[in-house]
Amino acid sequence: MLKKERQAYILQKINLHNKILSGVISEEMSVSQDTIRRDLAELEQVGKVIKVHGGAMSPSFHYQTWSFDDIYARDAKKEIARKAVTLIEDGMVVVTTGGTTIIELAKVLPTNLKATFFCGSVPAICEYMKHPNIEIIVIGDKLSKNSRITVGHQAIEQIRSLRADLCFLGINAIHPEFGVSDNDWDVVVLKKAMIKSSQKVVGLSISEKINTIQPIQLCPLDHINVLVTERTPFDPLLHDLRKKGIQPL
Amino acid sequence: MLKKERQAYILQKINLHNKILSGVISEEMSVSQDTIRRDLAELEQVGKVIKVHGGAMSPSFHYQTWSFDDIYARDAKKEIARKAVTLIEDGMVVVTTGGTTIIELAKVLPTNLKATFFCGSVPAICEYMKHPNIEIIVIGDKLSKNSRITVGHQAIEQIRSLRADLCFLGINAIHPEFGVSDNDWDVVVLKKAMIKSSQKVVGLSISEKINTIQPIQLCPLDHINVLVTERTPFDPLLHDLRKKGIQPL
DNA sequence: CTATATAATGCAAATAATTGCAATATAAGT
DNA sequence: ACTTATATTGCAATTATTTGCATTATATAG
Repeated sequence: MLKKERQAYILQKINLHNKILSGVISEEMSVSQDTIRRDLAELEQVGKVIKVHGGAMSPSFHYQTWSFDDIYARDAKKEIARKAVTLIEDGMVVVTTGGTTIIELAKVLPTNLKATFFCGSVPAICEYMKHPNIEIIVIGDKLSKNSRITVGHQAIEQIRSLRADLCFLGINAIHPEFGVSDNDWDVVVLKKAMIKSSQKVVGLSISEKINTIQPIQLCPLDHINVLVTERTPFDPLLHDLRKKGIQPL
Repeated sequence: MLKKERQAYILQKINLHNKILSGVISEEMSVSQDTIRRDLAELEQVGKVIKVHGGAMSPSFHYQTWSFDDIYARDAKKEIARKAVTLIEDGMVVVTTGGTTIIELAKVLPTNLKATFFCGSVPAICEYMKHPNIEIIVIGDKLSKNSRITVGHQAIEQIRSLRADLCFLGINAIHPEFGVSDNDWDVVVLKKAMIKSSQKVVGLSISEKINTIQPIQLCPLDHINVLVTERTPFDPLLHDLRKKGIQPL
């Protein structure tokens, strides 16, 4: 077998699986690992692969995973925000959680929209502040450094004494069986209160989080009225959720 | 599993959920926590994550910066902040108003200072958030767009139920006869409550505001214990105020 | 303060990479 | 075809990396 053939084979494998192990390839082609390593060295010179301990990876994969300068899946979140914002009508009282998706929502609010927003997330509030016609009610309490959102009894009380038309819920994990789940107890308690205080609950979730589970259950699926993702409403990924009564947007 | 794969997985998790716990990840991938910690250390080196006790979080969460570019008399305010910060001791409960001087104060807080800050000013809270050891209690209520501070009955109630060691008061006008005055009714009510709830009241004011009057009286001079300006304590400008019992710093 | 959990450090075992060297294969020129 | 020069390959010894464990230090929570 010629060297070029071998290298072509290696490239094909890498394009297929994004990575290879020197050991596996050397066995598959019954040559020594040294040979494979030398091939990889050459291919790296030309920029076709990236060598790592134990094998090599696709440079595109490498690039992809290592160059988030920005918010993860920002485009998807922008798309979600664009769709979600259509649900807000003038004069509504809206309560929102925090999270990067909510921030994108805050950024695309129409400037002429007149509404009242209840929110305990500092970054979200900062965005809301930029809109001239929006009234902001800050939910006050201890500020959780992790989530940059206020949590605690006082916050819960404040939410309880509120009847919102709409609740925008940043969703961390949603699953057809286990419903909506999250990983921070304080935040879960807060979100529960928000759901209870709202007529209509809108979940915002990038599709990646669909069919995933987090340690703490927030609510069963039927508490969520509308789920906004970057996919179209009839995407097969949403099929199970739609069957369970979720209305995708 | 390759090291880079693991790190890519960690990054994805962090981008999805904003934080991870070393223990959880190490179980998910069945490697030791040491390995995860070392991965996190590497990722931190490259600035991809921020290590915290027990795991790591997304850096975009940590370094959200605010640019208040055109602050009037910033140098004077910086000097005031430097002096004022010496009054805070470990373990104190501090309540502060908003305003650019308070923001400068927030910026010069020693990183090792452990204290609790009550505050309703969004920009100030953003600054406080950058300090790892400070506990922040957000005073919640309607957000005044002008002053970017929460005002209203709920805020007053929250302040009333509080006993602070120290109150840092951004001062808009101070006069030997008319005392401290301001121009926003909501803010005045709020500051009054803060004064009442604090052992010691520290006014922060650039010298330019000394001997000026604003429409609404906030309090007589004797409610202010210490006045911090950019001048030295024995500056002639402060003479009248000192004679009235104010202690300049 | 005390108890518990987490972090940092040094060490040892396992695995992988590198290098020099010898054997073999390939190519080129006569 | 024969010889020589060059390239490729496998092997062994050396070196570097990675990983887990034990120990000690540090931080967090009650």
